[in-house]
Amino acid sequence: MSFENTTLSQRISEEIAIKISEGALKPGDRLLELELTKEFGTSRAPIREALFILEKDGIVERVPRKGVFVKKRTKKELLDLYEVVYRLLEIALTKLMDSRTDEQLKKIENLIIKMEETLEGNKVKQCFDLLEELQKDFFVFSGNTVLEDLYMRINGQLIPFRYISLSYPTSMEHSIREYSEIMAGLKEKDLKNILDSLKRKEKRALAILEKFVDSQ
Amino acid sequence: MSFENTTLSQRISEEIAIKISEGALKPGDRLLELELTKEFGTSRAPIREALFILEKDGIVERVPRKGVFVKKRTKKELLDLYEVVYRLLEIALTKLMDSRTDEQLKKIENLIIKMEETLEGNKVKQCFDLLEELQKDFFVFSGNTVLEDLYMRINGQLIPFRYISLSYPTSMEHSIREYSEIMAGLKEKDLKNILDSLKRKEKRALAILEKFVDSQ
DNA sequence: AATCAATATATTGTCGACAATATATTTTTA
DNA sequence: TAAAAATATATTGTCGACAATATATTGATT
Repeated sequence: MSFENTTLSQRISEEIAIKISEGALKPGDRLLELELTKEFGTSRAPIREALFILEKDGIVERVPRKGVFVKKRTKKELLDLYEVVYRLLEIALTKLMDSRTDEQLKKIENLIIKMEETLEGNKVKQCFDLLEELQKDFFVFSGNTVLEDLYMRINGQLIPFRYISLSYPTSMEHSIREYSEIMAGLKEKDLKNILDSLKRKEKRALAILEKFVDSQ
Repeated sequence: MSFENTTLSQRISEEIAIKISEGALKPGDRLLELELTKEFGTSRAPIREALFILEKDGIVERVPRKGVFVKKRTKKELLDLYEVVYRLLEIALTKLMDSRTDEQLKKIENLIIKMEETLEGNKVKQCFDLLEELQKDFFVFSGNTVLEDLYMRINGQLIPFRYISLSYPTSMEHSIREYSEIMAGLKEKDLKNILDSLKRKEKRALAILEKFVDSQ
């Protein structure tokens, strides 16, 4: 039971993360070590370490002597999470505008085109993944790895709530348009345009979140 | 060997973190599990978990099958770290300016006064701790717990480099002055003033960092 | 019947040992 | 002697078992 350069704990944590992102495990659900040992056919040691990794990623919450649970978020916390994501995006895009290379713009442009294609083909999940890649690229290209890590962390915490976005597929059209605008702004180094588009996107995201949470 | 509501792993991780912040363990140093078991008189299990906690806090880096090391940072990464801290401060202060209460201002004012006292008494370390408390309060008072967590995380990553700041005690005078300016800006809701003071503080911090890293 | 205490069960926390891997040392070979 | 191979040692990764704690169940008391 050992191959590649990853450790058992890492692989287990990734599998659990996927389950959570797919909604098989929902916020508040408990993660029982014994159950997981049976599921993965290992002892508890790597399971426990996998849970620590997931805790590091902010997906899961450990209550000492009580157990580990998929992290629950109040409405306020979700709003806070979104607010931070958009503030970080502002930072990344501001930096990116100054430093962007032609290759980077090309890569972003291609992603947008691909997104349009997947959306026409009704491949919502795929489109969403591209959208996440695009957003990640903003941070990768920003050139500040600490900022990138921070974004990955925050975005990781939204994994248990992916289905919110996925259940509003019409919003993706808007997202694509807004990203196109941002792309144009990057090209022309028009910061005001970039930030305005981003603000619109944020407002729409918050509106969806409101609608979703109220219907809970 | 069990009391309080904390777990062994947590307490061990805190003790190790203190050692790192005191410089007893320096960036790049390896953390050997066996050594730590002897030091803390436990088995390896809680040690390993303590190391996972420290990894979560970004203080320590785990290389699979190689070991765990106090996180090393390149000059670029330190600059990135500082940049992010200041961008986060901008966000927190912008929010705080709108929402601040009189009690909050009072608390901040008191901290500044205490800082001045400790500095006169040449209690550099104590002054630095107050400075950190003040900075943390900016985020606590911002009302966005996600932002607060993010700051704590980033600031935690600077723990192995605390001695940089501590070895430039004259800089604290400047810091206190700049915080006073920020305080005034918060009182009068003068965002431009706040951000300008912050920018000055950032420039000074970067200059010190440059000087420090070059002398390495 | 409801509340509390006592007991039983389930679950997490810790332990010591072995397995797998990486590092250091010695031996072999050219 | 230098490089490569073989061996030995050190270290991390995983395991199964026991200890401590939390939760659920049962029984006692009113």
